[in-house]
Amino acid sequence: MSFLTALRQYASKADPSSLPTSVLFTHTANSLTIFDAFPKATFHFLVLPRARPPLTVFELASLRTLLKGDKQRARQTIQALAEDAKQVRAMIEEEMVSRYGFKWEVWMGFHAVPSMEHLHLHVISSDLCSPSLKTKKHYNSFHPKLGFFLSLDDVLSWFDADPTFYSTMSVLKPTQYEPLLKETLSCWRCGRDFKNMPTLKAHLQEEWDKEAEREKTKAANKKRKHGSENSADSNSERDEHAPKRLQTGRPAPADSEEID
DNA sequence: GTTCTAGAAC
DNA sequence: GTTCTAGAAC
Repeated sequence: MSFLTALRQYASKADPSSLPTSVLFTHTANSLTIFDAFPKATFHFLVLPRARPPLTVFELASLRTLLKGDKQRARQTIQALAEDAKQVRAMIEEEMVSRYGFKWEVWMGFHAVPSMEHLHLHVISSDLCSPSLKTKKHYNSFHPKLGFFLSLDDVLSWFDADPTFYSTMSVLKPTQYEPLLKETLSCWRCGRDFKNMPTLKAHLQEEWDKEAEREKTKAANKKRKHGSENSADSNSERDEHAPKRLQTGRPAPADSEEID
């Protein structure tokens, strides 16, 4: 199966539960959520609107095609995606707490210029620490301040803005956004610039480690203040048992080939 | 989207 | 000499 149409195939399934468990995370009447095949952070999912009447695969091809069509239908489609994405985010946060002892930001948004067909909302943890995050393009496509990653809330706000603003933003012209992917690598947290990916990745890991330290200390202090000292050491590794399948290290594909 | 690899950067 | 990027092929 070609990567170009894989998402569309998933979204067109009458019964999403027939998809391999290595692909499908959850589904609702309106959406299905899949594991990103090449997660760019510890947690990374794609929420796809299902192609069900009156929605067609054509208008769901991308954010651009959806916004070009009927405005109210576009708004409802994205609002429905948002509802389901919030549920996914809640599950991620539960897993963050149970597995890491604290929770951190989860971003929800669209790439201004997608590389796969069929609208997909990224739900991704802000650590951006992952072996699959390899190139400048990968990193810049999720940088929350660069402009290529369009946050869900921003996109929803377009519907309530001046109609001319909505029209302008809806164009989503590739030539306007693609140059952003080539911009200098800079840390989204501290703004520091980096010459190459290996040094940026080492820095992102350090930033996340620092955040983990801060958050765990905060949690420990809160516990002390409230006088309950009985719980387990929050710094301990708790890796062993069955990483819940929600985690990025998802189960091996059940059948031979992974579908991209 | 990824993989592969030539040649740029160090 | 090694590391890293970026363009072609898929």
